[in-house]
Formats: sequence, C-alpha cells, structure tokens
Amino acid sequence: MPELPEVETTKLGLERLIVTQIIQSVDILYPSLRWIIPVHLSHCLNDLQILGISRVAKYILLEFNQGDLIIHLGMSGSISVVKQIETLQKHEHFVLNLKNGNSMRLKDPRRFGAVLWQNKGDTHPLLANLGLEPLSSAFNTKYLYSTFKGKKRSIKALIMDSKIVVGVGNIYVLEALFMAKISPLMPVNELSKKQTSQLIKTIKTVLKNAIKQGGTTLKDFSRVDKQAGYFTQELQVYGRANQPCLSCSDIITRVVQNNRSSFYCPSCQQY
DNA sequence: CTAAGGACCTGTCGGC
DNA sequence: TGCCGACAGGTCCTTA
Repeated sequence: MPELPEVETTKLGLERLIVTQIIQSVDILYPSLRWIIPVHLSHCLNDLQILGISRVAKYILLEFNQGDLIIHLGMSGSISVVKQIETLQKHEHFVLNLKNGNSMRLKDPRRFGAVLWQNKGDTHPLLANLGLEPLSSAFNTKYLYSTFKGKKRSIKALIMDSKIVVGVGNIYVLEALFMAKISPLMPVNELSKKQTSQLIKTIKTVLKNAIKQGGTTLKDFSRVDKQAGYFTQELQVYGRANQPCLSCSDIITRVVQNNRSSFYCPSCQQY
C-alpha cells in the first residue's frame, strides 16, 4: 500500500499523538507478519517513554532510550491512534497501549508488514544497506547517472531498487517517468544525462506533491486521523490502461514488468 | 557481480 | 446469487 509519501504522512500524523507518551502495555495479537514480531516486545516496552519518531526509507522508527521500534507497513498496513476502549478491528495485529488512555494500532490485512527492534547504537540488518533518500540533495543527477554504469536493466526496475534509492514504489516511479517522458522499459545504459536530470526532478516533484496532499488513496490507505489521502485524482498514468493520455490522447499501455504492472504512454514516453 | 521470478498474505472486483 | 481468476501500494530470497 504505502510508498514514501504515505509513510511520511503516517509519521507526521503520529508525531503529535504519541511522542512524549508513555507505554502502559503492548498487545501482540497476531505475531506472524513478514517476520515474527519479537516476543520480548510484549513486556520490555512497558513504562518506556516515546522520545521521538522518524522515517528511514519506508520504515517508521519509534525512538526510546534503549533503542528503536521499527515498523514497516508492507503492502496493506496502516496505523491509527484511538481510545483504548474502542473495539479492536479485524487485522489489528499489534497495539501499543499508552498511559493517556489511547492506543496506537497497526492494522495489516496482508501481513507483509513488520514490527522489529534495534538496540541503541545498533543498525538492524534491514536498514544497513539502503540506498539514498530520494528527497535528499545527495540523490542527484551525478549519483543516479553513475549507478547506470554496466547495467542493462530497465530504468523502472533500477529506481525501485532500494539499494539505489529508497521509498519510490510502483505508483510514483510510473508517475515520475511519465512526467519525464521516459519509458519504464528503457534500459538505463541508453539514458542520456539530460534525461537522468529530468527524472531526478520529476521524482522529487511527484513525492513532494504527494506528501503535501497527504498520501495517495487507491483503495484503503487511511491516515492516522482516519481521513483519506487525496492524491488519487492527481495520477496521470497509474491505473489508466486503455484510457487516453492526458497529454497527447494516445492510449495508455499496460505491461507487466518484473512481475509488476507498468503503465505508460507509447507516444509521449519514447523507448 | 547483475537481473528476473517466486514467495509471502488477504481482500476486492469483474466476468460468467 | 455464487464461484473463479486476476490483481493490489513491498521487498527479501532464490535462481539463472
């Protein structure tokens, strides 16, 4: 479900609701997410204060004196903060009960998400070898162009590779490629420096806009405050197979690429 | 080393 | 109305 903008939106929503709060108890209702939720979390977080919240790639980190609770939303995850007395919903697998009477609940129907822990000073292996943050200044034309060397894979697959750049998922990579007029099928070693520069710009623009709008809602993304995001209406190509291109009216094509759907305009986005 | 495909899950939607 | 297949925002791991 969530790409970087959705995770960022979740983080921002959580910040004022849980930072400085103290944990009363933890409920692990269904430990089998992508990895088993560590059992020790069910007691060792009690009485600890949440000191801060941050985002690394698509991971949300809740910071404690002793280390960080790492949360990934996978494909279908969402987090809400509600009164403890509210009835537990289906697929709410992990709950932090706070001393102020609220609960932070992780809901994840498909269970591709994760809840992990890293001790103070340690870096969890999953966070150890990540590529650059797309909105950082280090993610620039020089960097991206240098990653093309010796590679024949498609530009779409490369941008979605978290060892190169993190957080850009299936929707936003296709939107950015459309905006940059580059086919998702284009082999990276055939891209010019100018096209690379253009793509850097459109990736940043698309992500920033989506964050500003509060994240995409395709089907079931919901913010911490339960309001939907509003980005859906902004999508230019994603999900628009067989519909006219909004730029040239040619018909948008859908292809399967690395087992994921790609959408592009065969006229605007030359291969 | 690179690159592609499978696997992990449940829910929803369209077609018959 | 019900059943069945296709598809869905991620990404690690295995295979070639």
